[in-house]
Order: sequence, then structure tokens, then C-alpha cells
Amino acid sequence: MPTATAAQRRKEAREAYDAFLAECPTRQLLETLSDKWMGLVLASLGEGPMRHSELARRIAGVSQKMLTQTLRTLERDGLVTRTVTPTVPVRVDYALTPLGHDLAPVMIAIKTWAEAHMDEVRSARESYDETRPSG
Amino acid sequence: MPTATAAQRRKEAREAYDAFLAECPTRQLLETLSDKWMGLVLASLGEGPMRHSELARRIAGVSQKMLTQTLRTLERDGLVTRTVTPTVPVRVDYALTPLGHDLAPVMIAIKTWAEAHMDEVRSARESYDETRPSG
DNA sequence: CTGCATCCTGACCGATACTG
DNA sequence: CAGTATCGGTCAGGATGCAG
Repeated sequence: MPTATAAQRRKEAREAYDAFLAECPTRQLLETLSDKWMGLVLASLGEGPMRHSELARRIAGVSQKMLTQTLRTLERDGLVTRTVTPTVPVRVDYALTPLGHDLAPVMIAIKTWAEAHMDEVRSARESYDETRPSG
Repeated sequence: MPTATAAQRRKEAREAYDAFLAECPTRQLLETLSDKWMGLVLASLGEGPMRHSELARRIAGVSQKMLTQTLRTLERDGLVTRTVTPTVPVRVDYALTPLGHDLAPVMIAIKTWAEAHMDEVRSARESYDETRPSG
């Protein structure tokens, strides 16, 4: 079809997606991105490539299992590359792909927002809890 | 201490918060914001105030329970206002607070990103799954 | 229409042990 | 060091029924 360029088709596809619809695949992607550790992992890797153990140290409280699971999902979704160096012991490096680099700033923005507005949220909570101490 | 203005103290507090630390309250706030329906609710209300039933319709697949729960959290955190009009039947309107208006664009950005890059993620998944069909 | 309480299932996630 | 597998407790969250 000579009139439909790749760019045009991409644009159409983009407009067809709507995360407000339950059946839309973007809904599932949005939920994946909203997973507990996604933001922190992406924010970490946004600072540069890291080894598995470095990530575990950077992101306090994440279990080895959850970290691996999160990284696997990110790898499958094309946001992160996994590079194994077959030394003894093995060394595994993770880095953002171009797609991952595109997303990372957005995830970092949420983290930054949370850190910047924590005080306001806190006082809002205090007001709310005072208003209804018992229900 | 006369040299520490309110603005300065606020700045210091902001710098002291770090979501990478497990004990930091922002970690919990980040998890709250990452909850399943937060993004979609904030994105909806970013378009303007809405009634409970309107939100339920806009956000396909959300249960009444989860919607109420999400809205309560948002209200408590000072991101959303809840206005009850004591008609029969009751009418309840939700709207973003200034703080909510500050956050909404960031949440919308994630939703938009997901919709814009769904195709790339999809093909990344296909490649990944082809590479390891049985593990 | 909006919201609360209850029940109940399944998924998430941490702990642990084992492989390369 | 990095990853997989298994077990088990916890809890998110859907369904339902009732209230204002």
C-alpha cells in the first residue's frame, strides 16, 4: 500500500491503543510497569549498567527472587539487556536498552515526585486521620 | 536557628528522602502510587471531575470495591477531593486537588508511554519467547 | 447511586535449599 | 555470584448482600 508509510501505520496503531479498555494489551503493560520494583530497578539502571548484586544493594529490601523476576520481565519486554560473563564465579550485567532509556525518565519522575511531595502527603494524611479518628 | 528558613528546611527534607531506602516513607508512597488502579484513576480525573459511576465506566474492569478503595487512598493522601451531594440518590463527585494536578501528568505520561510503545514491547516479547521456547 | 462488611479463592512473595 | 525450584503464609481483590 503506497499511501501508508511505516510511520503512519505506527501512528494509527498508537491511537488504537487505550489503557482504559480492559482488553487492551496496554492495560497489562501498564500493570507490569506499575509492579512493585519496576520503578526502582529502572531508576537504578538509569544511572548506568549494574550487576545483579549491585542492584540488590542499591534497592534496599528487594529479595533476590523478586529482583531476578523483575529483571526477567524487563528483559523480555525489551527494556533491559542481560550480559553474562562466564567467569568463575559468573558475572551478570544489566543495562537499559534504547527503549528502556526512553522509559526510565518517566519512572524516575514518579520517584522524584514522591520524594519531593512527601511532606505534603504526610500532612494531608494527618488531617484526614484527625477528621475521622474512629471511622 | 535563625539561618534556616522554612524553604531551606523543606529543601533539606526533600533531599533527605530517598526511595531506594527500604525504611524511607517515600518507598511506601511510591508503592501506593504504583498500585494497580492509581494510574488510571489519576489519568481519568486529569480530564476533569467525575462521579463514582463515571469513573467506573471510564476505567473498564475496575470493581466497585477497588475503585472506592483507590479513591479513599487518594483522598487521604491529599490528591483527590470527595464531594457528597445529599440528594436521593446520593451523588458523589471526585476531583483532583492542586497536588493531584501536579502528579497527574506524570501518571499520564506512563500510560501514554505504554500506549505508544506497545508494538515495540510486543515484538521484543516475541523475540524473547522464540529464543527460549521451552525455557 | 454510593459505600461498607463479609467471605473466600488464588496469586504474590519471602525463606530455604540446591545447581553451575 | 547468579539463578531455579519448592513450600507455605499472607493478603489482594472479586462476589455478594445490606444500608443510607
